[in-house]
Formats: sequence, C-alpha cells, structure tokens
Amino acid sequence: MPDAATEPAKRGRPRRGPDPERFREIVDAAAEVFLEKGYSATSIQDISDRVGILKGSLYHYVRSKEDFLYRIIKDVYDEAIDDIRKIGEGEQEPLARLAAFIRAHVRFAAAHLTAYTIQLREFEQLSAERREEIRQGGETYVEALQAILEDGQAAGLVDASLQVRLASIIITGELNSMTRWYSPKGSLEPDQLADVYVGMVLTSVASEAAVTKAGGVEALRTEFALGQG
Amino acid sequence: MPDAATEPAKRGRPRRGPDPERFREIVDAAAEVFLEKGYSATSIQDISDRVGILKGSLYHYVRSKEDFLYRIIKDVYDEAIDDIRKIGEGEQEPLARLAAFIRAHVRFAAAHLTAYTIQLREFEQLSAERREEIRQGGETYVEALQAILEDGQAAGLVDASLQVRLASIIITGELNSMTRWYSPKGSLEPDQLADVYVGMVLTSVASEAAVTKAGGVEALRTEFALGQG
Amino acid sequence: MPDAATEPAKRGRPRRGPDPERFREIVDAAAEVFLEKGYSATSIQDISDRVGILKGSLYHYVRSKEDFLYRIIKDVYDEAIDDIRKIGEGEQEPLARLAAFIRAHVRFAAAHLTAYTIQLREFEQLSAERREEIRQGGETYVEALQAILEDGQAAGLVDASLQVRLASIIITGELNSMTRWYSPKGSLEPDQLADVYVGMVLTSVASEAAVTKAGGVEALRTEFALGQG
Amino acid sequence: MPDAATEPAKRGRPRRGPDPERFREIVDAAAEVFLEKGYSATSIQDISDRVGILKGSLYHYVRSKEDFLYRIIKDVYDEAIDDIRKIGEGEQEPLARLAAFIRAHVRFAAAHLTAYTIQLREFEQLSAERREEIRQGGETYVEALQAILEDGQAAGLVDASLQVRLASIIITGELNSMTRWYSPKGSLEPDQLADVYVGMVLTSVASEAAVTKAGGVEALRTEFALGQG
DNA sequence: AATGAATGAGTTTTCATTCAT
DNA sequence: AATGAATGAAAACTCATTCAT
Repeated sequence: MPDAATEPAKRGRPRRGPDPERFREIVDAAAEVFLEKGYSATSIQDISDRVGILKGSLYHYVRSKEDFLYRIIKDVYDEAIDDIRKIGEGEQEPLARLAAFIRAHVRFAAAHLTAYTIQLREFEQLSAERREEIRQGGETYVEALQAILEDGQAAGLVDASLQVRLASIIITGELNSMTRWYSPKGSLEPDQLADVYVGMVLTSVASEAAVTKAGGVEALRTEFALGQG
Repeated sequence: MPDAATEPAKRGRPRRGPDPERFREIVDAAAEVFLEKGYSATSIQDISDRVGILKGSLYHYVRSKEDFLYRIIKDVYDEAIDDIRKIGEGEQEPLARLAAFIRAHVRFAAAHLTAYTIQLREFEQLSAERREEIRQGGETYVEALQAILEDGQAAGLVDASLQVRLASIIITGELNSMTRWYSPKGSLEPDQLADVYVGMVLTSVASEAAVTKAGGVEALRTEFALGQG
Repeated sequence: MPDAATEPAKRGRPRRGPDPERFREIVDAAAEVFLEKGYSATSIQDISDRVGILKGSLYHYVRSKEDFLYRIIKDVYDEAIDDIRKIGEGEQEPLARLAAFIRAHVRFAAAHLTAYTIQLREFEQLSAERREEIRQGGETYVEALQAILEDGQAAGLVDASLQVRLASIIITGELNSMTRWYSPKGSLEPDQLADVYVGMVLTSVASEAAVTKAGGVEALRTEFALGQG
Repeated sequence: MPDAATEPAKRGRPRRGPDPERFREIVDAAAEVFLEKGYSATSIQDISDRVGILKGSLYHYVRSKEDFLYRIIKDVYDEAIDDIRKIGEGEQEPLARLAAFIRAHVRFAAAHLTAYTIQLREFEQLSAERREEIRQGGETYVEALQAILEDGQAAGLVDASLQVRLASIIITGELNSMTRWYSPKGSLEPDQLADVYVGMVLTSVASEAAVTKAGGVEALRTEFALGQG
C-alpha cells in the first residue's frame, strides 16, 4: 500500500482560481465606475482603465460585464439581508425597534454606499434570472419595516389609521433617498443623519398615545437620538 | 371649390419644421422606452421600433439621441418650475402651504410620471452644458420646501430644532421616491397618496405648538386631507 | 365614408426590407470565402472585404455570422430536396432510375458547387436548433438512393446480397466526394463526370441478370451514358 | 565516480523534452476536440479543458495551436505512407492487389479514424510550408491506386475504356467518405466493411474478361471477401 | 510540470449618425 | 416624411501566447 503522505496530490488540479483579494479590488473598481457613470454607460474599457490593466484581462475574473453588476449587487444584498435579520434582536418596544431599524439602515447604507446605491439604481439591468435569484434571498427592508409598524399599531404606539404597507414603502423610499446625496466625505456622520431620520419618521407615524408618553412630539423626536456626533 | 389634390393641406403657411404632433408622439415613445430600459441602455433602434419607423427617420426630428432626453427633461423641468411658482400663491399659513406644496408635488409627479421619473434618474446623462442650462431655470423643489419650513419655524409651527436644509432634502427624497413604485394603473389616486404624504410629513416636522393647535398628532395628520378617495 | 382610393397607405411601414439582389450578392460573397477558408476560419471582416463594404454594414443583412451559413445551407438544402423529388418521375426501370439519380446528383452538385460543398463541410457548425430545423426538410439523397436500390433488388436487377443501406451510404459518399476536387473551370463537364459515375456505380451493384441483359459489364457501363463530352 | 548531486536523476541522458507519454495523451485530447468541433472552432482552452490542465500549460508541449494539428496530421500521414508502401508486396495479380489495397485502406482508416479524419478535413488549415513538407512524404493513395488500375488494364482485367486517373480519385473519395459516418462503436467490423467496398469497387472497374474469369459479377463481388465478421 | 495573471491583437456585434433617394 | 444602405467608431468578448512563480 502506497504511503499517502509521500504520494503526490492527484494529477494536476488544485485549481485555486483567481486570487480573491485581486478580484475584490477589481470588483470595487467596477463599482466605483458604475456609480459615477451608470452601469449601461460604463464600458469594460472604463473599468480596466480604472484598474490599470487591459480590458481583455478582466475576463480572467468574470465572464461578462453583467457579472460585475451581479457580484456587486448580490454581495450587498446578502449583507442587507443579514442586517435586516439582526435588527430588533434585543429591542422589545416597537418604537425603539423602529428607531433601531432606521439607524441600522442608515448605517448600512452609509457603510456600503457605493454598492447599495448601485443595487437601488441598477437592479433592473440584471437579467431576469438573476433578478429572480437575488429576490429569493430573504425579507426586504420594506417587509421588515411593515412588521414593526404592525407591532406598533398593536401596541397602540403607531397611528391606527396608518396604512402600514404604504407607509413602509414611503419610509423606505425616504431612507433610500439618502444614497442620492449622502457622501462620507461630508461632515454629516451616519449617526447624526440617523438621529434626524429617527426623529422625523417616528413622529410621522406615532399615535397620540405615543406622543403623550414621550412628553410631546419634540421630545419624541429626540428620545432615540444618540445625540452629538 | 379649389382642387384638393393640388392645394396643400394647411392654409398658406409653408411648413418649416416637422409636424409638432408627430414630434410629441415620437418624444413620448422615446420617454416610454427610456423609462423601461434606462437612457443608456436604450438604442435609437428601440425608439424607432416603438414608433414604427426606421431609425434613420428619427433624425428628421432630432439631431442626436441626447436631444430626446433633453426634450423630455427640459419640458418637465420647465413645468415643474411653473408648478413650484404657483404653490403658496394664496395660502398664507405655513402648514397649509406645506400641505399644498406636498399635494402639488404628488399631483405633478403623478401627472408627468414618465418624464419626471426620467428627469430624476437620467439628468446626469445630459451633457454638462445642458445640465447647466436646465439648472438655471429656477427654484428647485428642495429650495421651495426649505423656504416654507423656514417660514414655519418663524411662525413657531415647525420644530425649531429641525435642520431645515437637511429636512427639505429628506422630504423631497421621500416624495420623489414615489416614482419608484407609483403607477397610475393602480387603485391609489394621486390625492389619496397626497393625503398620506401630507399627514406623515406634517407630523414629522410639526412643533409642539402646531400639534396642540391641531388637537393632537392624529388630528394634525388628517387636517389637510382631501379625505375620501 | 372615406374614399379608399384617395386615402394614403396606412401610416409608415411598407417596410420592404433589404434589396434581395444585394442580399444574394452578399451571401454569395460569404459563400465564396467560407469555401476558401472554412466557416470558422472566416471572419466577418473577410466577408465585408470581399463585398467591399465595412464589416458593420453586413449587419444590415444578417443578425450574426451564423445567419450567412444558415442562408447558404438552407437554400441549397431546399433545392436539393426539390431535386430529389423530381428524380424518377418518369423513369420506370430501376437501373434507368438509378442512372438518372446519379446524373441529377452530379449535375446538382456541379451547379451548386460552392453552396453544396459548404453544406457538406459545415453543416455541423450550425446551431443545434437550425440543424434540426433543416433536417426536418425532407428525404435525403441516401434515403432516395436506398429506395431505388430496393426496387432494383425487387426487380432482380440489383445484387440480392447487397446491403442496400450501406451501399447507399457508400455511393452517396462517392458522389459527394466530387466536391473535394471538381472544378467548373476544368475541362470535365458535369455530364461527362456523370457518365463515369453512372458506369461505375451501376456495375458496382448490378445483379448477374442485369449484366447479362445489358450484354456484359462493359456494355452496362456505357448503356446510360450521354456519350460525347 | 561522478557527483550524484550534480547528476540528473535519469542515467546519463539529460532530459530534453517533455514526457512523451504525457505528450501523446495531450495530442490525443487535441485530436478528439478537433474532430468534434473542427480545428478552427477549437480553442486552446477547449483542449486544456479536455486534458484537465490550464491552457497556459499546453505551451510546455507545443509552441502553437497549429503544432497540435501538425503533429496529428504528420503522424498519420507518415503511417499512411508506410501503409501504402506495404500494399501489394506479395500480391501479384492486379485484382488481388486492388482488393488488398482497399482492405488495407479501410483497416487503416478504421484504426486511425480520428487522426485520419482530421487529416482529410483540416489539411488546408496547416501553413503552406507544412503542407508542402508533408506532401513531400511519398506516394498518395490516389497515385498508388492509379498504378494498380493501370496494371489491371495492362493485364486486361480492368475495363480498358476506364479513365484511370479519374476512377482513382473517385474510388479514393468513396473510401475516404467512410470517415464521415464510420464509428468503431457500431457493430460493423472494418473487415466486413472492406468486404463490401472490395466487392463494389472491383465490379465497378472490372473488364468483361475479369468478370467472366471470376464466373460473373456476383462471384467477383465475393471472390476477395474475408467473409463472416 | 503546471499555474494564473496578463497581454495584445483579434473577433463578433452594436450603434449613433449620415445621406442619396 | 420616411427609407434603407452605409459608415465609422466603439462596444463586448475571445483567444493564442507569454511569463513570473
């Protein structure tokens, strides 16, 4: 019986595939360009120029331009799903959970600004199959938000007359719209922005009881603020 | 009776440019396709297919593909400016003006859904010159909104601690995000949607005094509603 | 009621599509190059050079390089099917029909030398769907030939011990191999070549009775010749 | 005694090239793919996939893609030349030699089916120099066959009116066409196929005298058969 | 012997635009 | 007003080949 330890690894293929760090570097370059020019208006040449290699060389890493978009969106989408799952673990009170949700969302968008913005803007450019595949992933922000608002209504803390589905869509749009102007280079920290969002969103849905409990709208508007950033 | 065969259809005037009705038809077709596929991903062929003519024929109406985008955005932008100017004429009370502003904005977005959506999404695809030219046009929604909020603060009806510039941007994003999901084919009428927006936005910025004056947040939330949809 | 005679033709589209003569010209150019270099080794550039236009211009006529191959093969295949159908109409005697079949086949191959050669060589380069579609077309030369040989056996004129399916394949290969060397520029006329083929093929399958009836193999070999070339 | 440390592993001889067995393996893989897809349509990637290594690694064995084709064709061509030389050694009678020639050819084609098919199909894809070099090699099948037929005519056993050059080309095409359909996986053994070919070819060229001598065409058709396969 | 990154030149295809009719 | 042929430039993608490791 041959000694397994001295026997060479099965002919040929360890086949590691491309270096994951280099791959990340390249996908990040693609994301930057997509953000600046838009996916469709970006050429493979634009990406390779940014990386500093020839355009043909990119096909070591992907099979098509769409693969770049897919990678960017898939990754941020998966992280977003994780993010949504973590929200509310711990927080019991609906308004506190709502505040936590908003803060988490703002932090997430700020932390993954490029990729998250691309996801919002360019999702429809993916092939139908890939859109479908990605959507299977899990609960969306809208759905999570809706659940919180429903809990809030049950607890009498969210205006009972609110159409929660519609409100969830509106609030999600409100939060997502930060990707249209927010820049990490500015002086506004994510938590400061979150404070503003939390204050505005909470008062926009709070019930009479919730306002009273907080000691008025203005009090409610700062109740969940982290304060000075 | 004159000979119909030799007489040109329209009385006297030599036809200088293309038939404006046909032009509108074609620009509308372009807008539809831009909305569906995005400007950059749309080819001249896509547009001509939609119209039912050959692509070369489009150059009777425009000098370049960008001209279509320019026409669409310029027109809706100009109308938006008009829209903004009209708001508040008449309304004296800041919260009433804020409500009127929101309603007008929702109505406008709903009425010009395709063009307004394109303007939001594709403005950056215009040449720098045209972007500049269009921006000269007049006050933006954000600026108009900011002015109203400032008046509201002066009148003690808007939370004095609110960062009005930031709030204006957030609220505008919130309103504009309706273009991402609203459809005139759905059962939700623009005024019904406006009612929801008005309620949420007003309570999100109202001062303690404003809430008290209205008889509570829930009352404030319906004070400016048109009601039954 | 409007007068149909004076009413203009329905807006826009007579849409004739490309000039069929020009199209033929271009497909013929493609066929020439495919013959010289092989389909896969031919670039779109090669074809456009032959035609004398830019490569992009070819896409007025086809949607892909494969379309050229399809057109060439489809057309010659359809004609071949027609050809096969016509053979034997009239001829009653099996050996006479066999001779007629061979002559027709040689004439056909000579008359469509380029396209028929391409069909034989490059059929497998078509997509699976197109191969399938074309094969649906009708009876092949092999099948037609087999039928004739079976009739010949029934009439006692073809060697009873002959495996007709195999013989049909062999004879078809023999006939088709002329595409590997035949040139219309040479001095050998199609009918002269057919005379040789007829003589060789008939004697290669004839029964004893057929030979006797003809007055010997050498007599049989010239019985169906057109003679003087 | 030489210093073992400086001496290469294998006794004396420095290793010049790659392992010949591995080389054969790789060339065979290339041949398989060339057969399936055609030379021009095959990429180096296709070959390396078949072997199970990366494409860059193939350049340890060859200097270019064409080298694969050259190796395949050169080898089979040289063997074919040998094959042709051996034919007729021993056989004295022209028809017996013709039968032996056909049998040898069929056996050869069956034994080297892949390489021989590639040689027939892809010879023209070699560079002009290599085509020239290979052609220098020796007598071709057509020439050998022509010589036999001429001997046959001299002996009165081949139809005197036969154009032997043309007949040789036709018969060679007939034999070679087996590469278009023959498969060693089928139930037809090479010698069975050779029996059919021998019978058909001999009767297709035999003189009256040869037929009479054999006792009729049908007798002639089986005279050189090996019989049951 | 093999890997995997990269090259550079090529391929097929797309597409905005022009223009004679 | 529209056609349809063509252009010319650029797009996405392919691929034989090289090379440092």
